[in-house]
Amino acid sequence: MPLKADLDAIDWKILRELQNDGRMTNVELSNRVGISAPPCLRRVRRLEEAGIIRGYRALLNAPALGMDVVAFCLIGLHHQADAELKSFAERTRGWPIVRDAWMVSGESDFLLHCVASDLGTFQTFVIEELASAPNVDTVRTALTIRRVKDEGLVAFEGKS
Amino acid sequence: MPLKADLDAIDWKILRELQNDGRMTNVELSNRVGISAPPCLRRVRRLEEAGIIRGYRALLNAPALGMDVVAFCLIGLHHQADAELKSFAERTRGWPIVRDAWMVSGESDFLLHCVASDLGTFQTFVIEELASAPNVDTVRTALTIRRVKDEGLVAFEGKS
DNA sequence: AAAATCGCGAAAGATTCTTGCGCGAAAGCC
DNA sequence: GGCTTTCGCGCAAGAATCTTTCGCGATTTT
Repeated sequence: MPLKADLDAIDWKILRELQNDGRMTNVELSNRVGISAPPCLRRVRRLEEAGIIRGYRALLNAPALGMDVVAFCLIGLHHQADAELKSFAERTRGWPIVRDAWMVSGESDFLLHCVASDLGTFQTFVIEELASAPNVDTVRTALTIRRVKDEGLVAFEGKS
Repeated sequence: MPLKADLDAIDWKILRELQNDGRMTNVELSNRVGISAPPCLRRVRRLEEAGIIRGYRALLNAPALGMDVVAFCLIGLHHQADAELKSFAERTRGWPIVRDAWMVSGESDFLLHCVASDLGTFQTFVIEELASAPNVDTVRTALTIRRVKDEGLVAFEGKS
């Protein structure tokens, strides 16, 4: 499994291009990174198999689909033993409103990225599901007003 | 431009499939949603042009690329006039460490999703860039321990 | 009931994907 | 130094896919 050190400048270019447009054809990609199509495809496959490319995703426009509420919730638990952290983590996977979830350190124990169709649905979720889940101590919510920046997970400063 | 009401069950299936695998071929996609390839491609194009599909992205494995620190920062500003919110929003776009940013309501004004190669880099960023940026009042950070859930932005409960 | 609208699916040509193979450059070894 | 091995690129060809065109049937409109 190739590590970071095995990636050359062309690999970084490939990652940057696919992070910007994951549906680009291999021919187009090969032109952009400056090699021909076959070795380009081989590099992409290698990056996928190495787990460096975790997958591909269409980015959806939540408001256009009737999802008007995007919010983040910071959750503090009463007890932070390993079993209890795992238990809460598992619970987040059963909540469709929760789209991503992170275990964090700091003032809270979990950060949840939530999407709901309307404020009522979200509030009901917070009160009846989240805050009343076992072991939940504090729930702080931040409703999003608008997205201000939206790049991929990884930056490519000076990697080309 | 089609609105939510114009989407039928097949469109929802297409969105779900492409959110799970944005690089699926159109033939594969058409098989999964139960129509032939040409109308399937037309539907995808329509969803793209309508802005319902905002784009496609390869998901990268940050730790494998030497990005060991993922954190969230909650920022409170001194003054929340429109010009000052816009000014800070613009500033986030110049910070490569900040990958996504949201303007939020609640205890804080902005939430930043940050990725850095190591803790030192991140701390330097927080102290020398973030906390010392104009108009910044409070900075609360939450270092992520691990990702617990990672779905797309939109859920499809009962939409198929 | 006739006409218009709409989306599906078959067919075909263009493009792309994918594999196998030969070549040249760089690294390792005697 | 010179030989061998290794590695990745790019050409070429067959398979698969993409994309457009066109006719059909179903639903809606008039």
